[in-house]
Amino acid sequence: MDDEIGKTPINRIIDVAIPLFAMQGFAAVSVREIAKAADVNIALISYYFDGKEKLYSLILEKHVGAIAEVVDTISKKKESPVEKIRHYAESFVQLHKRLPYLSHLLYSEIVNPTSCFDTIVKKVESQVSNFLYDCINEGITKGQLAPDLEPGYVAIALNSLINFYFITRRLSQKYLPEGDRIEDCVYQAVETYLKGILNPNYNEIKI
Amino acid sequence: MDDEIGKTPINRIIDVAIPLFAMQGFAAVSVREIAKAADVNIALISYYFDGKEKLYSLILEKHVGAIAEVVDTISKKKESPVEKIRHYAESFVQLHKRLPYLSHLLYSEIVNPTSCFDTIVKKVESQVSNFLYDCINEGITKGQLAPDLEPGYVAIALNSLINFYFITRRLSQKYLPEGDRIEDCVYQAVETYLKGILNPNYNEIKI
DNA sequence: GTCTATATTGCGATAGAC
DNA sequence: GTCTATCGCAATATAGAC
Repeated sequence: MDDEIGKTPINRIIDVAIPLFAMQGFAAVSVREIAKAADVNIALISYYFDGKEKLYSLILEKHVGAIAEVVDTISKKKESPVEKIRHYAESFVQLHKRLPYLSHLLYSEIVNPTSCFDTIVKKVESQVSNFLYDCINEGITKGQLAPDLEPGYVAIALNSLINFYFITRRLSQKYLPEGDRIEDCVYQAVETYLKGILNPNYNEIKI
Repeated sequence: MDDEIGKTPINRIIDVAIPLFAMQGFAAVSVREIAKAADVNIALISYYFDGKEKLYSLILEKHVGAIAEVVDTISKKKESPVEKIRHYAESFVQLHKRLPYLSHLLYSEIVNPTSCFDTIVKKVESQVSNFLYDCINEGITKGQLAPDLEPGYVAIALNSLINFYFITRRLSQKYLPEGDRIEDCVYQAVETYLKGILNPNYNEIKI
């Protein structure tokens, strides 16, 4: 079931609503537009999801919830701080393959917050920030990272390098090499930045 | 003239519309909301600006046009590629002080494009990308940057580090040091990243 | 479960009074 | 230049037929 022709209306609605919300933002998308794209009657969106906002929050929650899971999993691993950061970048890229509109949905909310921001996004956002912040602090304490780093600044920079590619990809096409893979740009950016914050006096060892 | 109490309606409208459009996005802002915030009659927005979309495009154009000027100026300078990149980061921070909603307006359009994207944003965006791309290529050719860099990737990373702080600042407050200055985070991020792409065999000299 | 028809609200824009 | 009043439209949502 749920193949392209056999999808239930409820699945078709969700599937077309994700890219619409992600690419245009909540306010710019109408339920008429969603219903037309999903080839269902307008009334079904209220019937199944109890309105446009609930449909949106359902989609948003599902997407950002996946980030929360990833951060939760990595936090518990016995890895060095730098390995955790690499691990997070890798997991985020993998997540993007399963949820290609994740970064767009998330940054729609971050740039132009809706009423869902406080209830859905804030928690995950601070979870990610805390995770990175802790990794950096631990890295400094253990001598793996340079001692004079400002953890807040480094966390912002890492987050930017991990997310930015997904947001700007459609604009950057002509500057990217043939056969560009999503992974390469993100990993290279993170690796280059890490090179700049590693403690030069520390021989990196997995802890 | 144009002090807080003596402003003309036309200036009050622009001044309140900028943060509203920047923080909520074009679609989520109504002319009623703008009129109320500016304490002017709704009809004046159509009278002065010929409608909501024209008001928005006027504001957007003014903001992204400032980026175009900066890039244009730096492109003509006789500086080394790396100096140009640093110069661009500095100019962008200065620009932000004059136009605090610049990044938000720009990234509202990049994440959730409106009809103004093709007419106003696209040109500047590719101007910036070209500028960074050329700097990196020139840096590689002249041996100042590592020879195995992928210029497209590096351009994306640099752009992300320069813009991201302004977009996420309100979320990152509690992770930032006391007395945080806008400059510090951006400069440190760019400098750290540059450290990772400089040619290790090259003794950096201004050209 | 799905549809039509409609209720209701809010939108952007403007004609015309002042 | 500014305001009131209103037009026409599109929005979300829902009652009720099938």
